[in-house]
Order: sequence, then C-alpha cells, then structure tokens
Amino acid sequence: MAHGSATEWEAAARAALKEGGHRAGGARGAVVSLLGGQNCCLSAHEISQALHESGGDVGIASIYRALELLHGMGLVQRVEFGEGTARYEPVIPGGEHHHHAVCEKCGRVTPFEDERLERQLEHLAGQLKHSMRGHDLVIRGECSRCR
Amino acid sequence: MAHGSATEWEAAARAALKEGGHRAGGARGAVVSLLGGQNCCLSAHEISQALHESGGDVGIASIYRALELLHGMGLVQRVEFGEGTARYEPVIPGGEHHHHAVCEKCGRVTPFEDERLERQLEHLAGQLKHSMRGHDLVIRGECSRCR
DNA sequence: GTTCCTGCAAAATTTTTGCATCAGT
DNA sequence: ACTGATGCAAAAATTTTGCAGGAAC
Repeated sequence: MAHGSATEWEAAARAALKEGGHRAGGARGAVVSLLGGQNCCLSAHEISQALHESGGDVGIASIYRALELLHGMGLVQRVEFGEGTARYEPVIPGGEHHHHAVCEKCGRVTPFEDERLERQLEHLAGQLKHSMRGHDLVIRGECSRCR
Repeated sequence: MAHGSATEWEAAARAALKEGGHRAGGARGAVVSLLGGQNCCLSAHEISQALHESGGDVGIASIYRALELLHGMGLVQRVEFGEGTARYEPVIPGGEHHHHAVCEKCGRVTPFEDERLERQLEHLAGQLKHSMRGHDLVIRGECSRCR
C-alpha cells in the first residue's frame, strides 16, 4: 500500500504531468516542488510568498493556473476552512487521505486520519450510488491548546 | 430527540435572536424566513435573488451581516464546495446534522446523514482533544444520475 | 428618544482572463 | 522552430466596511 510521502507525491505529480504532455519547468515546477515538501495545506498567497522567499519569482496567476491543472488531474485537493480563501494540498490518487480539525480560536489546523472513517465514507457513497473521487472533512471547534 | 424541521429552525432562530437582544424585522427577518423554508444550502447571491423574487428588497450587505450573525450563534453552517462562493444552511444546535455529496459533473448536491458517522466524529475529536462545535463533510464524485 | 438595523456605495480580497513575451522540448 | 507556459496588468466576482437615514422598541 502506498505510504503517501511528500517526495513520492512530487515524483508522481511530475510523472503525471509528463504523461499528460505538460511541462514542469519554471512556475509550475516550482509549485510542484513546494507542494511536494509540504504535508498539509497552503493558500495561493502562501505559496506565492514561500516561492518569493526562496528567491523564485512566480506570478500569482501562474500559481493559480498550476493549482487548477493539478487539481483537475486529481493531484491536489482544494479545501476551505471558512476564511474566504481556498487552500490546496497534495494528494496521491488512491493513496491515504487525511482530514482537518480547525481551531476557531487560534486558527491552528490539526491534520488527522482514520482508516475506519475512510471505509465508512466508501460505504456511504455506495449507498448513495455516488462515486467518490475525493472527500473532505473539517471539524471545527477549539484545539487542545486553546481549551 | 429533535427532528430538525425547517419551521422548527425558524422558531429556534427567532427565539435565539430575541434572547440575544437582536431584532428580527426587515432584512434579518426575511433571511430567517427564507432559510427556514430551506432544507439545504444557499449562497448569499441565491438568497438575494430569492428575496427579490418574493418582492422583498434586501441589500446584499444585510444578507451577509445576517448570515454572519446567525453563523456566530451557531444557527447556520457555512459550507464551501469549491465553486469559490460560500453557501449557508440552517442548523439546529444539538440537532441532527447532514452532509453533502457533490456531483463534479452536474453540480447536483445530495444531502445525507448517518448516525454512526456522527458518533465516530465525536470519538475522533475526543482523541485529538479537540472540541467539536460543528463539522462539515463533502464527498466529491459523480452522482447516481451522471454515472 | 434611543438604539439598533438597513441600504447604498465604496473598498478590500480573492481568483480569472487577455495578451505579448519567453522557455522547454 | 514550435508549442505551450509565464508574467503582468486588467477584469471579474465575492465579501466587508463606512455612513447616513430609517425602523423597532
């Protein structure tokens, strides 16, 4: 079973891009590298900032375009925590998933995973006769530190 | 156990507003009435349109303000399906929850609920030492019609 | 009469698009 | 060279805020 490490994702993403006839130099490659070294979600603005700090000079539009492409290929997942900005994180298709607990007080995001939950979601999707290309679960409340 | 009907929600919402010293005439009352007759989620724009069609004349800013207040009181839940716009739906605090399966092809939203899932989420939040004021689950895929 | 609410308009954000230029194969 | 990618700037869309007038109590 796939373990889903960040580096593995980068390799998978580059392979999938090449497979689809897409180049991965310049801006798109920078986004893939950055996301590959990331285990949780980033906003477009955070990606832009991180790349600038690494010396790269990437237009925000290219970041959105790269994310849109990767999202369409199922390589990144888009999540939204109610801040008005979307966040993106790497996902290996068929690999393991993780979910997010968001603190409404301090904004901290705690990722977690649970195999039983995954199985249950498969089961529920089956009951609805709905295919499941992905899913996203957010628990909102107060984190262990703020309580 | 609460059954969570729409009308019940409207009564609960009006009571909670009065309790909190908030008025519910004009724009805010119109939003509460509309949401009360709704079993699933609406965007701010859809609310605005629906109210205009009912002859009401409600500023979009007041809709956002009403939703913000209701959200802060835990009476509406904010969900986001990756369209770039937020959607809002009535929730009775402590009442039953429902979740959403979104079709990536036709956009149709299928609400569903599952008691076992709720219990499992409680359990997971406990493990994380995270309180759970609310949660939101979206399954993305293709609906029964599109498959 | 006082306090809160509302609508309009302007502003702030986030995301998308057009287009000329540049880079990868 | 050819095709696709990039960056800039402008546009579009969504959400928030300021403020003067109006409604509720």
